Amino acid sequence: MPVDHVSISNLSEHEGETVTLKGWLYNKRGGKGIAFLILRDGSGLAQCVVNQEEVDEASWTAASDASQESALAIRGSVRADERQVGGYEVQATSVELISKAEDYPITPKEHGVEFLMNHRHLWLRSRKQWAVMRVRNQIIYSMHQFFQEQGFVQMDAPILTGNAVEGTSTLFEIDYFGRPAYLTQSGQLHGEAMAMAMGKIYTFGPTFRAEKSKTRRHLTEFWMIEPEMAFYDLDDNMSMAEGLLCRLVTDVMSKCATELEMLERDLEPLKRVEGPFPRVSYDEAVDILHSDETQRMMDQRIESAKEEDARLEAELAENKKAYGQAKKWQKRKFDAREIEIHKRRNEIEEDLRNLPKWKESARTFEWGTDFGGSDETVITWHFDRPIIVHRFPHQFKAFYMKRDPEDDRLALGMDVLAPEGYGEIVGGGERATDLAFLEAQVEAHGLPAEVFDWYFDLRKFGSVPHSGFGIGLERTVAWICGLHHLREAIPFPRLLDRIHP
RNA sequence: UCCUCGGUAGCUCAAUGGCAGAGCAUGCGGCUGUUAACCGCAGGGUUGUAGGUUCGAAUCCUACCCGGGGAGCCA
Repeated sequence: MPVDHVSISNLSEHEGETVTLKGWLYNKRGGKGIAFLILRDGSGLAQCVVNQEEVDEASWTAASDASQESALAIRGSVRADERQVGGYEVQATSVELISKAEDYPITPKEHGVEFLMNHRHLWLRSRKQWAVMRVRNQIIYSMHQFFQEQGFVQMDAPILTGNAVEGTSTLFEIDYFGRPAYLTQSGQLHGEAMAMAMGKIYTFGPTFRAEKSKTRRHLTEFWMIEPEMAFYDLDDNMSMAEGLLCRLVTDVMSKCATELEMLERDLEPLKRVEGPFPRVSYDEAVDILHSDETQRMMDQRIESAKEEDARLEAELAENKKAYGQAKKWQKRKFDAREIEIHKRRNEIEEDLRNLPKWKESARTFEWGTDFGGSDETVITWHFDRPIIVHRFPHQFKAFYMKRDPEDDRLALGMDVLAPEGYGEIVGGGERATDLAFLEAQVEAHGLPAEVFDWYFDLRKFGSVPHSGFGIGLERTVAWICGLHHLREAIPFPRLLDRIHP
């Protein structure tokens, strides 16, 4: 632990003392004989005031020369100041320029997605990204706590696998000493083996999908947590997922209040995340899609989108009229607002293109098929908190799912759908226990039986009811943070056509 | 693979067939309490690439390249 400097996050413990801060220059303002250096050290931001008359010449030169993201060591006295970020300010007595930064590309102004993604290694230093990563960290920490407190053992499933588990999705193939191998798309089957050894386990690791999905809800590499519990049935499984999500949201709201504020996250939907989550069977979900209520809801959404568009158009025209006589700083505000309006109107335009299709898709939805992205979203619009959809037709579910003893057409699967359009963040179910059934399923799915020999052993030696689920870390982070896109929920996103930096 | 929107200064954008511009960033100057500080001056351009239409193209047409969003696909 370093003893020669303090963290900005700990400034409150040093009020009135003289301390040294080490970090990077976030932004600078100043006048003749005075400079305001906003220092960033990873734990927070702090304004350091450098008064030319109160520091030596070298310090003043260092403060004057320091450019954005230059590394600095600043010594000074700590005092409380409510106006400042973090509530404290440092009156500098000396400034040392550790390393001068040249032409930092990310300015404290607006940037486009492509530019920011190309500079992801630097973008991570920005306030919003800092907040997201802190929330991600809290979610990871809370997940471990949640499971560890209940006696789960964390175990790791292999990342390299010799076969495509479910046969359906596209995997990344690699050369494994001359043989084909694949990057895992799920640790679930190995998780079952580990649960039979330890009772309750969870895996925490990266997962890979080679699908050519180019949407805000997909990454090619993402992190998934997969608990697997022996002697847990579908209901137990749903309660476990519900308990986990409630814990995550509660912890983030209490421990990351500052971060959520920086992200301008609307807290109302998060406050409503309390058990019990509505349990909606697939049959009920289909009824919801077919309902008149859904049709009315879609019409209403189309109407309100049109109204909002008209409002924005009017505002745009009004701003244009006022623009001529506006002061310079007002003009800048108008410019910023204009960009915002354009962006929002593009979104609305897209909604207006999509909503009628979604409405039609809901009305004509056929029992026995899987929900499309829009169907999921439409279903969640009927509720004010996450919902659990369960008991799906087995056709589109994995071979290892247990059948519903009360209706053989159904598999005991469950998905948790997050509200606010975030969709599926958890997927899982109760696993089949009968060896003969599993062998038949493997054959019916056209999968090679020989690679499942070890999996079948789990049913030969003390087969028990068990279930589990997978929760996508980035989707959870994106939902809780209210992010527009999964790419901001992971430090270095891997997307179709993007593997750098 | 398909649909859709876009590519103009380092960055964000404007210029709707007629002189390529603004703000930010950078450099210099001014200002002793700034909060995306402010004020003044300066440098900065193969308008994604190739071709075509036109007296004249950032703007229209064709092809290609790159990116955003969506569909398909996807525990």
